Amino acid sequence: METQDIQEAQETQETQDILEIRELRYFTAVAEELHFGRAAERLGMAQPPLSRAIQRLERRLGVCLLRRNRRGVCLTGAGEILLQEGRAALDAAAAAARRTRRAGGADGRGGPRNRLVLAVKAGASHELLHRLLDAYAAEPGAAEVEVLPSGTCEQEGMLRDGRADVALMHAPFNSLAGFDSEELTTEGQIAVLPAGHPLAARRTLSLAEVGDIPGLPLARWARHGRFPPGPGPEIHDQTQLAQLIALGRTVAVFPESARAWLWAEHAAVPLTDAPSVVTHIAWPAHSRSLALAGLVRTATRL
Amino acid sequence: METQDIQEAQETQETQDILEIRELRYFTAVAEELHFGRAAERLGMAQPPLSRAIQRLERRLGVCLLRRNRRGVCLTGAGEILLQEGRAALDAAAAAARRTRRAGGADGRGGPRNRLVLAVKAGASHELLHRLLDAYAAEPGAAEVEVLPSGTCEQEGMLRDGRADVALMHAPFNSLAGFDSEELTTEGQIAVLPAGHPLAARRTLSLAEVGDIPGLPLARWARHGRFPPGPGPEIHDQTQLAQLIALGRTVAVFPESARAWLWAEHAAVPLTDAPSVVTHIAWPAHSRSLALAGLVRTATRL
DNA sequence: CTCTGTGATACCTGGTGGGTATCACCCGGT
DNA sequence: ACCGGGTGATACCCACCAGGTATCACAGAG
Repeated sequence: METQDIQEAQETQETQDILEIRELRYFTAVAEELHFGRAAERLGMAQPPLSRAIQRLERRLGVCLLRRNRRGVCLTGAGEILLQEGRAALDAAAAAARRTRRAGGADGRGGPRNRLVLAVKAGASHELLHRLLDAYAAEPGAAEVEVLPSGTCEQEGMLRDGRADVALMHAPFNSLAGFDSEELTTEGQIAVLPAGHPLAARRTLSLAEVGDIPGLPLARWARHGRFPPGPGPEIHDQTQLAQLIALGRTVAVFPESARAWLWAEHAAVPLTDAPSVVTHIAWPAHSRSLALAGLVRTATRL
Repeated sequence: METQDIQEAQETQETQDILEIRELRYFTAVAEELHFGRAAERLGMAQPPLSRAIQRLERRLGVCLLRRNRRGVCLTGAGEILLQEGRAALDAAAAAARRTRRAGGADGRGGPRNRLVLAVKAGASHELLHRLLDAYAAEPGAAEVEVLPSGTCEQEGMLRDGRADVALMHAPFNSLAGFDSEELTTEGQIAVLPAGHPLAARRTLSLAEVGDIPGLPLARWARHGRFPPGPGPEIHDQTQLAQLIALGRTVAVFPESARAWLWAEHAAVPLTDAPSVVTHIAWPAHSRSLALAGLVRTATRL
């Protein structure tokens, strides 16, 4: 009877101290691996305490998160929700730690932080970035700006988990969901071909034409860690892609500003029907930093 | 020498398991109270362990968060950052717990959750809300929608900490920052006066005229828990305001849809220069729920 | 110069996070 | 049908740390 009361009290307790960050890390590890052993290994711990921690979490939430099958485990509906929401919470906590550390710097004094980390897709918007940094540096009281090159579409994660304070993003490739942003520039897209290819002489091309060139498959970029299916080569960095195009092995589609880094062996042909690429400056919606506001103001005035 | 190494190892450890939710709760309590004793009381614990916890947190982050003065404490720059980011992380964690519990329901099975909590400013957009609920209920496979009336401008917090899954918001009163949203309706604003007042006979009014009526000060609503300065009465709920207007003690400005709940003793006069009120449906940017998508689709089709 | 109120320190205790060893179970192979 | 490998769960133990109580150090007000 008494244990019953205790259990009920636990189940109905306020949704405050129910979820610890450590537990979220444990759960996401298990939910991603779908295997207690591997998850424990990834977490650098033994399997039994991990099992217990998950059990305790389920008991406290009063919800079944995992369905234990004979062969591994699978997520319940509630488990999928917790995985999704938990990742957001983990990002938020990591962001809090990182940004606090950065703000503290050497002494923890220093008022509002005077340093900004700007995430940019490596190699993209060179020209714009250059103008922005120059213009901002000329502002009175400008903060120091650290430019952090990021992988394809990784700026979102960097903004979410605090590795960056502000980012240049490219719609429609990046999702602006959950961030505040200002539009900066709009540009068309071009097909980048080997200079000697017959199509390189064309004044314009369509997406359909580029996607179906005999012997010249479209290059495949990783999006969120996954490569789209297709015959083309899997691209990891820009230099590799540039070389493969120059060698006549592939073709790729880029915003017009990519002309800046083309080689002599490359040819660029405007695309008529590719969606426009809109460059935004984006930042976490709750940001209140003066330095950030200054950078954004400078960017929109360029 | 060895302790030095240990300290450095702690300071440079990954920004992963550095921040626990419990510590964030402690810190925000202290940062809000600016007083260890009161904060400890609010947290339901003794003061010494709280002091130690904050010290440990500062040591782990390698950052000074609070400046201890003889009389109370004050925040450092890093402390302000942590307060701001920490609140976001606390909200995210609370949201994860709440939404998981809701998704779990009785058995934890049930696939994707089939229940939505919709936050609405109490009394606002009655007509729209009614049509939305009716239309959505008629959809095949519609989830159960729980309507959660919220205080003035409180929908944002409810969405952030998981008390609600989706909300009707009213720009420019609510900030849509950090959420995904779709625009639903736009409406002008009206001044609501006592029926007998001379100005009630006017066809239109301007904001300046309404703000400066002799003997009839503008009512003041709480925004984020604070009342704007001014001579008018402080308003807590709509009924109270309606009564004060009817009694000829105050005047207020509302979206046109407020006509729905006016009394016979009230008069409504359109405002010529008040900003339009745009009603949005908004939800957390990372939401992936099918039920939510259905509700949003229904709303935009109204 | 005390008295009051602040946060910090010392020290103790119980709960729990984590480890090792082992179990219970289901499956697949022979 | 039986056994072996691999799954997650259980039993048990230890160490650590979160939290409590008692007390200190210190500054300001009277």
